[in-house]
Amino acid sequence: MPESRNTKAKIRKAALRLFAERGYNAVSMRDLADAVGMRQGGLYNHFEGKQVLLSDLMETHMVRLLEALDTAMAGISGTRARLEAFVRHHVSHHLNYPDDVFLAYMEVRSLDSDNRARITALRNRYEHVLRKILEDGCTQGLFRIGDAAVHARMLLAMMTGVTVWYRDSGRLSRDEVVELYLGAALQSVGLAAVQP
Amino acid sequence: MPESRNTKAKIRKAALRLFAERGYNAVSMRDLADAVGMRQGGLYNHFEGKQVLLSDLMETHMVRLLEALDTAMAGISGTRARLEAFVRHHVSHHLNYPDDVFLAYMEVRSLDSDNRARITALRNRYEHVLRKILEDGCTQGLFRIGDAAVHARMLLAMMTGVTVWYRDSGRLSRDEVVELYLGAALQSVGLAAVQP
DNA sequence: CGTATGAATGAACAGTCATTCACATTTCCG
DNA sequence: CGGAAATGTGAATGACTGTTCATTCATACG
Repeated sequence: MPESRNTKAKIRKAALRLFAERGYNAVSMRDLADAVGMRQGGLYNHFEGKQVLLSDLMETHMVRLLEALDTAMAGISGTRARLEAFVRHHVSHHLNYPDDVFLAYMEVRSLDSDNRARITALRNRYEHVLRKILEDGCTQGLFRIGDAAVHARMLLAMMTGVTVWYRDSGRLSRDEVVELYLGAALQSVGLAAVQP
Repeated sequence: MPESRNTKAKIRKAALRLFAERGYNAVSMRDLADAVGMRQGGLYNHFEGKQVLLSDLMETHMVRLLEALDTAMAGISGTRARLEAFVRHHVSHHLNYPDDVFLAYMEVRSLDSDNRARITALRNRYEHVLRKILEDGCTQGLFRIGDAAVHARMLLAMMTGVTVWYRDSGRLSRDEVVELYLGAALQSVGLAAVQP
């Protein structure tokens, strides 16, 4: 099975790129096969079908995102520090995996209901971590926000949007962008950007 | 031409709903005709084709969005007041036209290049208004933000995201949601939510 | 050497796609 | 009322869809 895993990885990579760029429904198996450099029929030696390929890509992304979150939050205590860790993790991860993030966001509706339920459950687990931080900050009187659940969605939308415009060829480095988002996030909850 | 405009409006309405719900590529002309209560052939008496229908819907939305912005900003002076007006306008408009907004955001890539250029130009005009407000606030020393251009994109992503989760059947009214977003936006630029 | 295995092909399958068109039907207006 | 214009129908178009499959090929193993 030497070349097998290699081909499988190439298919996944090309599919991620094409799905993110044109949309799941706008990419045919022929397009995908062309991008990999093979004929359509061969794809089915590696994946059961198009739908499985999509949900596979999404699940891989969500699992990796959650694992990266665990790593980033490990050992961090204190509500403010946890918020900072979350923001830094979220923005930098999204800068490192723009296609994965974009796909997971745009193509949820292209999943059949079983796969959608699984992916959505993972997403909810992720969002819950941020909501918990915001709720803690509220009960501690540390944050000044109107509604923790709504504010969590606001911050997630704000941060996830970085994939829409950021390009490595632009004037800002990834680290600079992370710090910009961190400053905005902290101020949005009523904290000064710089430690007092 | 009495029934004509009626049918045309019904087609637009149904297309907006379906495209927003399932995605442009996942909706066939048969689906659309079924939703309107006619057969696919008849659609072509009202629209030249599917692509024209899509760009038509998007352009209508963008023009209406820009007009509503003009109205909302008319006569408003003062950087803080202009920011407040922009945020209130943006969030409430997005709550009132969720399908239009969602479609315009998700299906830009389904436009052919000519149409995409036209729609993108309109969007840039819109975003420029917010960026100008933020730049003014920076030069006046009123706002405390790292980068006006980036902050404009952060706020737009944050506010536009309201369409993803808000439902009229939820616990919050539209006005309450608008005020929550206003508070977060003001704090994000370093202003207190309540007038000092 | 023979044979089992994984991988790729290219043709074929049954559907669906957007679009067109000759033809009915309905509606409007003089 | 009469004719013309607008509107809808249903079938047909050729291209494209995801998927299947018999076949071929190259390599690995006993």
